[in-house]
Amino acid sequence: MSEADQLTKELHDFFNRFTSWETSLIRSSSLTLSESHAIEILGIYGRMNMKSLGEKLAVTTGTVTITVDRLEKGGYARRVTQEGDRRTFIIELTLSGEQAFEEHHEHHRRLTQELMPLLSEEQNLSFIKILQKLNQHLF
Amino acid sequence: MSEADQLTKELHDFFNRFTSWETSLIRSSSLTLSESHAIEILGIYGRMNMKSLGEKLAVTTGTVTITVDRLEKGGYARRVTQEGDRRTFIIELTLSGEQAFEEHHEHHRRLTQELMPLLSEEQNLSFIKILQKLNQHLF
DNA sequence: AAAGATAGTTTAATATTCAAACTGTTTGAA
DNA sequence: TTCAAACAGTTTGAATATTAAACTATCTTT
Repeated sequence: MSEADQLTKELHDFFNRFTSWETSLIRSSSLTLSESHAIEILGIYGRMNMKSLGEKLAVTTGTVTITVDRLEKGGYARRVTQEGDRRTFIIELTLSGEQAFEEHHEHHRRLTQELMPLLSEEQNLSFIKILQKLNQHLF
Repeated sequence: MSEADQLTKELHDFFNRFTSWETSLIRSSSLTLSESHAIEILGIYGRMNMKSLGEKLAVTTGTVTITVDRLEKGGYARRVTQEGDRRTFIIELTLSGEQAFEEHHEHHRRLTQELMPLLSEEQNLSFIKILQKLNQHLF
């Protein structure tokens, strides 16, 4: 098997395992999948308008409207009107939303703490560098 | 920021970008998200029973029933009865299902081909080793 | 100003999901 | 050996999630 094929396989496998882990985690919380995904995106990348949020979530703006309605109703996020362009809102997390994000993030921290001992010190540093590079230049 | 925090951040970011990419890819195909995920799992890990498929997909067996009904109706998979335990089925991809998986996998191959030039030869090898280790021991 | 583009919402239909009740099968303990 | 418990999968009823397409309101361009 070529190097490229090996990487494809391992990446695909890693992604599936991670998805399964993440989905189980969210389902065990009080938030729904779509609420949680939106909170994650807003937590990682910060406030953004409906359209950008839809792009990050890979859903249509119609879906975003419903998701954000739900988040507002639950007190996790708010629509903030913009000076200059009255068509757009900026969506931002409330304190409650930030807390939900932090709680979720804590599970990710714990996962990292399980992962790191599996690798050598050198590999951990290498892993960070690789991911930084890919996140910067891809997607 | 600690090494662990950096890794958490980059992993989380990578996962979100990958999810967004993957979701867009599936939505542009003729399969639905749940059908495609099931085909992916069966393609990567091979034939398995309903329960295992549910665990991999992180959904209940009730949901798996519906998903597999849909796959059978579309001709992508089949339930095979087992000797020895008449309660269980083994779900396997049909030729058509294998083709759908292959087509999807081709996109992953192309992604890998975009990724690899971003890293040094050494980093690519290291990345494969790291992912192998994590996939073997985690999740 | 009018026409076209853009951001977000609404609508109607379909897909996805769960929990809980259910059917049929296997296992294991008395 | 038998029957209660455990197990694999299905069904049901209700809630969520999603899209495409039509729509409203607001910019932008000509």
